[in-house]
Amino acid sequence: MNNGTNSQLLKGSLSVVILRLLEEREKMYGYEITQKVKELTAGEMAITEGALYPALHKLEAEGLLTTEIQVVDGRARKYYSLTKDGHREAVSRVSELTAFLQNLQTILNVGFKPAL
Amino acid sequence: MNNGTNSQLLKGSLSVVILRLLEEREKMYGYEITQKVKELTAGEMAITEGALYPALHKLEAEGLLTTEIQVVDGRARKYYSLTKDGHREAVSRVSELTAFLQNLQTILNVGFKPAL
DNA sequence: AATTATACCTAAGACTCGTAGGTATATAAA
DNA sequence: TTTATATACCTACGAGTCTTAGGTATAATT
Repeated sequence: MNNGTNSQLLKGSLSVVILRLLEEREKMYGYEITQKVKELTAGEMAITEGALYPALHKLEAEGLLTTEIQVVDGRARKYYSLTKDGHREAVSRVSELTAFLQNLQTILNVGFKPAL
Repeated sequence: MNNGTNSQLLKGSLSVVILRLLEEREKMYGYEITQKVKELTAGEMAITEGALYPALHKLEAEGLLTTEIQVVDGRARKYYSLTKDGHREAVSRVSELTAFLQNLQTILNVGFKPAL
């Protein structure tokens, strides 16, 4: 995951992003995921393929994703879908990450007094 | 940084947390930082010392922090403060991280329709 | 006397990620 | 026609960050 200038930020969130997107879309292929992230963040965030594909392979090896290859317009696409375990993990990891982000926000807002 | 069950989450935020806390407190020592994070997150988040001290040393080596040793109650404390560069970096990195978190939230909220 | 809290530190390994490559097809531009 | 861009997959290497698991030492508590 790449956020413009600072590229070494927030390791560990990529797999959660993948699982979260697949909760909404039934099945997606790698390239589609990269485009979806760009679209959602107005080009501010980009997933590199060197990170994405190993992450997808790992999730598949862990039994959270299954694959299915389709040829569209002469090009092979490898579609990924959540397994049952993948669904469970998606819910679990998203709520974990959300809790973490809230704690992080709390720390970043130290000393900030909101208007009443 | 440790978030209970999931310990391998969001690498890269520790240095920003350190810089942010030091923006508010003038000077802090390592142990104090670990306690402050626990306090702010109601015990949900804990910084491990094996991550904290190397991170502090690196920030010092980068010229963002300076140190000052004081003995209190027979125990030596190593106080860290922001340098001028440290202040600049704190502002810069906090806004970077905030932008990143917003993008991450957007992705996690895919498909979520807020009530109008 | 033993444990807990305070306070610092490091080494080894795990893990994630970016960079930089590689392969191949389809479409668009030059 | 040739070149570039978009699509679509992949891996190896190295950089960086973290956890685990130790170590040292003093003060306070049990």
